[in-house]
Amino acid sequence: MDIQLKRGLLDVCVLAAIKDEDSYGYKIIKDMKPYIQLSESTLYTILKRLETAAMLTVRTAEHGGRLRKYYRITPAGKRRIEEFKGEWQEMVSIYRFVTKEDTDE
Amino acid sequence: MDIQLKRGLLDVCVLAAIKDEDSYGYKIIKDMKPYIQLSESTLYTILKRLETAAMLTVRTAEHGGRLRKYYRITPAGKRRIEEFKGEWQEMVSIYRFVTKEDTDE
DNA sequence: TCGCATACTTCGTGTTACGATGTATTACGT
DNA sequence: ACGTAATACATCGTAACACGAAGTATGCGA
Repeated sequence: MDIQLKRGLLDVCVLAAIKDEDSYGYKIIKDMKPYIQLSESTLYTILKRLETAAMLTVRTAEHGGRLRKYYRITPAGKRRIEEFKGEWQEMVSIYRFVTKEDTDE
Repeated sequence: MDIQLKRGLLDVCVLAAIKDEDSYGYKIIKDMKPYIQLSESTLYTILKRLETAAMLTVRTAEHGGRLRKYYRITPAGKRRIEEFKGEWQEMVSIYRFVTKEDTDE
């Protein structure tokens, strides 16, 4: 999939990946993989950005003798997902503009 | 609309704006305005990029004593639009991932 | 013990959308 | 005649961003 097309989707996808239960980096990548692929460096950049924007909170916990960072969505993060639903409608209208046939043909 | 979300749409929108008949910068901006807004500097960057990618050709013509650059879509440009339709299906599946409700709620 | 999966981090780079600014001509109102 | 807006295209610098590459470290199975 085209990188540019992915850009607007990535942040909101990561939020969606943690919206039902807390998750951590590696798991987020695996959960998203069937829908959208991203590298580790990209994910951690996004997580940092979303944390700065207060759309998620981070908690470090031990798991199997190893440290994991668990991410939890905040109300602001959930609002972002709702906002995206509205933007999606705009996208749909753009899609129709792009694909609409000329009346002559 | 979120800038990131626009990114993947812009190129293909410009192609859509010229796909039925040749057009020029100012007109393209006005035609796209109801769906997606972009500045002149952005448009001319995109037009240059699409020309380099051989998705459109340019022709300079006089109009009302003033020079205008008319842009015409190429077969490669039309293929790009078709390709976008496929990518859109991926977008739809991502949208569903983002908005799907937890089965418990 | 060797390699693989897990898990997170940092750095440099190329693409890109945009605002600011500039140039020039036409059209229109007063 | 004169000023202002609209038309039309161009360039420059900047900041956001996704990514590959590389690094660090641990647990686990063959």
